[in-house]
Amino acid sequence: MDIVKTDIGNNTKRIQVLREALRAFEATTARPATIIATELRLPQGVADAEVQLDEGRRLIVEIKHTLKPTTLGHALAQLQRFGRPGLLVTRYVAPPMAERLKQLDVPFLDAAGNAYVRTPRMLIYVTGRKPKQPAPTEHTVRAFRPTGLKVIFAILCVPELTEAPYRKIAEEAGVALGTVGWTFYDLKHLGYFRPTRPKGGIIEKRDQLINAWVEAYPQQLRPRLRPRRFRVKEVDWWKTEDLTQLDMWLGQEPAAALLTRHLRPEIITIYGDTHFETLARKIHPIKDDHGNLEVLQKFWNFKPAAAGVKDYPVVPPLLIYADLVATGDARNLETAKMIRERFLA
DNA sequence: GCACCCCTGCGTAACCCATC
DNA sequence: GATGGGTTACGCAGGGGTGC
Repeated sequence: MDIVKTDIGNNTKRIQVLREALRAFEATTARPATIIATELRLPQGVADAEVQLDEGRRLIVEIKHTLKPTTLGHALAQLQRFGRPGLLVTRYVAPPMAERLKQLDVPFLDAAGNAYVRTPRMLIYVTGRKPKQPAPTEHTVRAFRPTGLKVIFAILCVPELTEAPYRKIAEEAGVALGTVGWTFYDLKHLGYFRPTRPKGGIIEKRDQLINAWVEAYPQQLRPRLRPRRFRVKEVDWWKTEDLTQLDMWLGQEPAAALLTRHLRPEIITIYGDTHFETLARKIHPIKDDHGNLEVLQKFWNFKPAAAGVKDYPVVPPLLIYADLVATGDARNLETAKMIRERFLA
């Protein structure tokens, strides 16, 4: 493995994963792998690295410490934003995940030697190799635990809150006062928040903070929102029901459809279940784990900005984006990209 | 398989500090 | 001194691990 140019900076751990994966690739396939550059600055953002496999064309690299079904969508969205051939690199890809990536035609390498790479010159698919050592248990900072994610969500959606008293933030985010202090402590240490005066400050590296939130949300917070699925016979019921009165907010596909006109929603996602019984009396939902209606608890207390949609209560674009990306569906990823460019840039 | 124990996450509320 | 706001100790709940 040759390294042509490198600017590792504070990205050491990720580069270490990349090096291990390239070494494993060389050992498994007896083909050369070269790091061309790390932290590559492109018009669309900063790519983790650029590599060349078997002297073929160069690939933009997205490095993920861990790759799970819930984070796959986000990883793909990250990779696709550069509009160039990409490569996912991670510590370990289990066989089911490897099969899924192959089906999606997403090239990947892991540190155990598993790989899927397809070019005009070669096709490599290695799966079933075990990781050399079990993944160490990772300590998740409190900011990226469920309640911390609520605080981050609040300040990303309502940036003025970074100037507000902790009690106000706690109220708007729906968390205890103590949680706010811990969250800001973590955000400061991670470089996402810079105090500019004794009380208050500004969000730094907003793009990266959004990425971190989008990655953590489906793992940490979403499962705690009591997601439930139902089947509803009528398709467009959500267009006529007055959801605002029921404190219900459209998310994911219907929200994306209203914002972009790029999607026909198949699953209607709703945040806010306190008045679900009232709605149920009208639309007669039947419990079904694969149904076309998903209901989750609402986890914020602030009033989301309208985001250009009249007459419909729609969750903040950040949540729409996170939910779409978590599905990993190609069409949803395309729509997510549009939402990010239009509403989160 | 069950019961118990321990650890972690999180909310509550008391306490402390700064400002007016 | 009153009030507003941040910090932190403490206790509860739930989940995971361990022993029987």
